[in-house]
Amino acid sequence: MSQPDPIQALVAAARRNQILDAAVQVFADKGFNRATIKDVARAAGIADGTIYNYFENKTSLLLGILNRLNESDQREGDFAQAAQTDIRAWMHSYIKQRYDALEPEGYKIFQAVIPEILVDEKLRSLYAEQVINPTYAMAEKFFQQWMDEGIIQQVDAKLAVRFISAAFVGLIILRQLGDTELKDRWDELPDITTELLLNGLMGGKS
Amino acid sequence: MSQPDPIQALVAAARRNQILDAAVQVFADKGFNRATIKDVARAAGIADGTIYNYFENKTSLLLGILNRLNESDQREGDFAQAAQTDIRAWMHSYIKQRYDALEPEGYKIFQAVIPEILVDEKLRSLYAEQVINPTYAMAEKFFQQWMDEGIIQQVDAKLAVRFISAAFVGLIILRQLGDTELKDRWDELPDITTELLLNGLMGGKS
Amino acid sequence: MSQPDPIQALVAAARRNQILDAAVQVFADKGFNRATIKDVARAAGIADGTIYNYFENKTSLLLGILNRLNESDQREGDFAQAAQTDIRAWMHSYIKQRYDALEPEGYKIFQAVIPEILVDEKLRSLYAEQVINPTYAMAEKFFQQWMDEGIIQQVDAKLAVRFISAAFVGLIILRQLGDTELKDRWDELPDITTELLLNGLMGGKS
Amino acid sequence: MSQPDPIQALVAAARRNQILDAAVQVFADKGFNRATIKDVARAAGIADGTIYNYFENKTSLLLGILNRLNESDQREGDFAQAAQTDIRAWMHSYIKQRYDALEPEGYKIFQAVIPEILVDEKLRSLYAEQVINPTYAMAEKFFQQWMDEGIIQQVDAKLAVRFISAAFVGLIILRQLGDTELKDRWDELPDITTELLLNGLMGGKS
DNA sequence: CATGAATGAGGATTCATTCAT
DNA sequence: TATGAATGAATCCTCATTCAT
Repeated sequence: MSQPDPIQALVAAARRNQILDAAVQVFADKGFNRATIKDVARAAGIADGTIYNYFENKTSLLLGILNRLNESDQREGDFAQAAQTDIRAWMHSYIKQRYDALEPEGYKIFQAVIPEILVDEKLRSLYAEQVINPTYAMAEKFFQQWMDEGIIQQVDAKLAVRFISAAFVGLIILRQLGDTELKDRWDELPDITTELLLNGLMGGKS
Repeated sequence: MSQPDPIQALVAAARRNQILDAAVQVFADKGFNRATIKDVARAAGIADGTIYNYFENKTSLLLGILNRLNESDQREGDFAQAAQTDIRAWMHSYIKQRYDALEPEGYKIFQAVIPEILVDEKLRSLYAEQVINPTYAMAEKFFQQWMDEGIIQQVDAKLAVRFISAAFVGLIILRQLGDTELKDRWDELPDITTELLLNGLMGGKS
Repeated sequence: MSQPDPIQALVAAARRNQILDAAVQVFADKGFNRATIKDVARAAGIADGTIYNYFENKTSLLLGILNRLNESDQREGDFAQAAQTDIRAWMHSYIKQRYDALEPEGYKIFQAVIPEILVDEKLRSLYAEQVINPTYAMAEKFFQQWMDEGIIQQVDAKLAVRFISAAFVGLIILRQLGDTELKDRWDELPDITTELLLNGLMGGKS
Repeated sequence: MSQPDPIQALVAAARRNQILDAAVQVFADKGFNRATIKDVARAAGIADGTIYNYFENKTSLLLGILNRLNESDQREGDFAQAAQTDIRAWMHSYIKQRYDALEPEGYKIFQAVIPEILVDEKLRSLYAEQVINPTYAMAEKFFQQWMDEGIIQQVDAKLAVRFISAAFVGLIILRQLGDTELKDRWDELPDITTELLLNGLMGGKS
């Protein structure tokens, strides 16, 4: 009957994205639970029922957001470019890139998704597989390389990676929790984050 | 009619705590939204309606949890004890104390409360006032002192404090997100956290 | 907490019956599917939600109707009284009793329940267990006895019982389907049914 | 523009039948209410919307099924063939024919249609007109003839006809309700039905 | 104060039907 | 005619909250 029609597929994909965009906005705004399907539909400019032509249920919208996030991450996952340049310069640029990648949608997505992930087992494991574990794996590889080259001291790579990730996640959360200091001075964070991560508080002082 | 009866007050306070204890368990288990008042009531061994004699509505339970958390923090806010000892020893013991303070209920509370805070403006400001800002203020004071004494390098105290808090928050969240590495090796974290915070990745290497 | 309170139990049972009564009326009137919970609630003079304090879901209302039907049947299951009297008199009175038992609610219940039973596996097996099989078992026993006594000819008891039941069920259905002849002359049916069942069309003619 | 095009008409009729066939299958399987237009369309291998080119709405599918049933009945309505042969032989063959006519689709149609007929006034009257009344009329005529010829005893023809129809309908329903005895021994029914109808339970015994 | 049955607003989801292509 | 995406009314069910006992 219906052969895989590439035009249809494009239209469908566009509609999916339209819905996911709306979902991100609405979820970020009101939180997953307070947000209604009607809210999302209105934000997307479509009827309630249409959403169910593209997503099985409300939770699938979150899955869709996560998956899309992951895909776009993958695409720009070119940050391998320069592990050999000056580590300070590299880390600064990498951190900046990560922060920028979140601008401006990312924070909303984050806020939309995190609370539900904390609570929903299925989402949790998906998020772990799709987002967290790949990041860990990649980062651990770099760490090992730097340690081998003597650029950084010997630390437990797994825990160090988690510590750094945690700092990121935590900063975003504290910001979302309304910390005005963080919001106002957000663009200073790459600097100070790099400094603290590399030199710690003691900065080479014995 | 009813003079302030100290006995009554004690009983009432006990009942409040009984309810809050149940709420923590239930919210941590199922998440704030999925948890029902009936769940909490059952966990507390009382009737649904009784809860409304002590709390205005469901959200107030979260407020109550936060407030109680804060009160208990204050009580054990004795960590000023030794800003003058070796900073490394102090930080290690402080960090450990913080982690221990969360055991085992704290994590549950955290998980119960964070998602809703991220989403509810009123809770957010309360949490900021009650928990975050006091911590910041205190920590900044110490930082300033250490910087003045030349123990740590000159950094922006406000952002540094936030960075450190973020690392804490982030570690807890990553753990709650199901990171088995973090869960299994949780008691190694005070060590490595101290090390990284003080010395950074480069550990005194130029 | 709550000991089995007999008063409460009575009130609850009354409420259950109130709801089931309403359900019978509404289902018979509009059919199970067209009838809404709101319809039933209104007919019962209560709020929608209250129904769910007594029944798990809409289908459970049907189960409840069936079960109640069965219980009341059991209670008046005293038709064993006289297998020894004249079989013709007995059958006539029994058939009449059966018809009367359906008056006036029974037909409605029947109409409310049958369509859904035909379609729902779970209801079907419940109905088989609760209503049909016990009837079969009892009737077969009588048949056997009559055959042993030579009162009726040797026939396959199982199939004969089903034939007779079928005639009952069929008459009710044809009546519900709007057959005015049947409706108008309904009280002549015990006579003719008895006659046909006992003597057949040929009435003793070779 | 469009003259009555016989080719078109044939195609259209074929499409109608294709849809009705699918509808019978689906309705029998899931019941009229649980079955969706999409189900029917898929079973027919066409799109949802196409159905509405041939039927006004979902209920019309049932009407269509009924009408077609009636037409086919009429066509094979050749059972007048032999009212003069031995009544016992005739009835046996007639009953058998009736049962066979239902094999295997008929039962499904029956199950698909009955529940909705019981509930929908419009369907009910259509069914009465199309299916029941013609059958009654024809059967009554035969009865009268047999009675006139003294082959069967004097009974009320109208009620006797209804009794016999009821037995048929009831047997089918009991079978559909899951009676395994009936299902397994279905082909014994013409025998015993004939026997019971003609001779009754007493089989010529005074 | 404690109880828990009753309430009814609210929301996710379904699906018959329409209509632009 | 055929398609199937879009529509949105309809409905089951949940659950925070109330209140008579």
